[in-house]
Amino acid sequence: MIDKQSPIPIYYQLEQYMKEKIEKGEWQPGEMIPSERELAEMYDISRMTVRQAVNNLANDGYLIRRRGKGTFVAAKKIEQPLKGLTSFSEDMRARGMEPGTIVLSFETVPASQKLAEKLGVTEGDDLYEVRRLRLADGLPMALETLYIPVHLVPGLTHDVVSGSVYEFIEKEKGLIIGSAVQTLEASVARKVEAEHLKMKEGAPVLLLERRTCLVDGRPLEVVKSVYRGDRYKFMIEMKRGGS
Amino acid sequence: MIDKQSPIPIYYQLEQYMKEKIEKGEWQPGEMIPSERELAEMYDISRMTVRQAVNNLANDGYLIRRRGKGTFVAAKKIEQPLKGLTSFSEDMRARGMEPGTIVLSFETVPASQKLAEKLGVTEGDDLYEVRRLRLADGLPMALETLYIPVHLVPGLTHDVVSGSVYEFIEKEKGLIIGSAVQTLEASVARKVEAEHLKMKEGAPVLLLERRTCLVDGRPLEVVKSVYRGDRYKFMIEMKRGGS
DNA sequence: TGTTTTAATTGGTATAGACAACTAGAATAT
DNA sequence: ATATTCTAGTTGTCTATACCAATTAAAACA
Repeated sequence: MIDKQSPIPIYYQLEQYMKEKIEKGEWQPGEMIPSERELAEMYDISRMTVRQAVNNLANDGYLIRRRGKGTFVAAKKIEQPLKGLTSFSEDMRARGMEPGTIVLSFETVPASQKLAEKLGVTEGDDLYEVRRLRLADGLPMALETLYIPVHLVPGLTHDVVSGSVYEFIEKEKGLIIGSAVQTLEASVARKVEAEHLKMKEGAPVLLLERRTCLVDGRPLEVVKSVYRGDRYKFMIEMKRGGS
Repeated sequence: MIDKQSPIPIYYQLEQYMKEKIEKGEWQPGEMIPSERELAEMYDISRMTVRQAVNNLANDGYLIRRRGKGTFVAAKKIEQPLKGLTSFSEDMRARGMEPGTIVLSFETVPASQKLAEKLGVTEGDDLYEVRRLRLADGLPMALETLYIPVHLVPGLTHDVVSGSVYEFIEKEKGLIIGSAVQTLEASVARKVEAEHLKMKEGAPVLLLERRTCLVDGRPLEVVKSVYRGDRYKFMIEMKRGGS
């Protein structure tokens, strides 16, 4: 299986070999793969070499590593490699600004009829409701309200929501985000929004609503954001492909 | 700079330190950073630890490694491609409404400095300027101003612009549209816009600017649109792919 | 003067080993 | 029964070393 004399690097041979196992379904999504030490012994190579192979596959989204538990096969990928899912923090940093967050509230609420429909739960089910003020270079940029079904991400804490929720969901929970539908519309700031965003009532704002789903299709969250119209421009790049 | 006693991993400390240098511009794009061996000696850490930091930044697109040459600061990131190139007509039909067009003006104007830059022509070059009121089910939806270099699409007529310009460009001229960059921002209607769109001055509007390029990369057109904030919602769908 | 060789420097691959942080279950004490 | 502690197994971090492969520039040579 592994040819040490080959000019092809060992880590790369192992990487391809494991990738094949995943793509052929020999290793099923969610299944734990042999531990690093096992793999190292199995092929009589160094554990660090194994790590290089595993790390590459983890970076590519094929595997998910969990300290103390093991390494697991990730859920299947979606065919079309279309990126563009960015968090507020990434977005701001890409614009050359330093992102910040102030958590305004964090509680559990019963799902309204509308939210239940969007999140694929039954009315009255528990949802986390997080309201955050997002800052850019210390100045208010957006007011954000986020809803996540409790049963999907149990253990969400005030600490977590003051940082990156996506990171928590992906790294700690091992859930993989697959797609999102986003709508943008223009509106004017209402009183509460104006107060938080430090702008005049009636000033233009950009309303953004995003519904994020996991790779298996289950809705994960609904985020409603109010961006300052004078400070925020939404940009997208489109390329014509097939279909 | 590096605190070996800190619970924060050394590679991570180094990673953040280097990232900061890049983001602050202390290390300029294209510049070569110290070699791995130099960094290792500089901070009295192992070269493998340096490699972990450098690799992470390289994977994130901050650095570019070149065997035998060195490691260099990457140019700034490019936006990710998204699908969704649609014309106003397609967009409206997809929403179940009948599109319509009223041509307000159609003339040839010299390129301003800003437009010339966006369209890759020299200041003063001839541009078509088309102003159209776009209707949905007979009601005003958007006010649109469109600029196209004359030399790219000679023979554009009033008749053509009262229909689909894209269709003319693709079918009659044989030019193929490849990509577009679009920005959206919230604003309020000014007097003339309010009059055409039949809304009150100061009502919310969505400003949309799109620059379209041909497959060979030449800029084709710049469109600036003002959409009624109460009637129009912009929607995009994003999917995450791998690698 | 032009060409080839050599040496030095760079990142790339690989090893062996050590300890830390974390997890889950087993063993133990209360 | 119920906590508590222990233990084995996992990934994470880090070191020190060695050699390979690509590149470049200086040195040697024709």
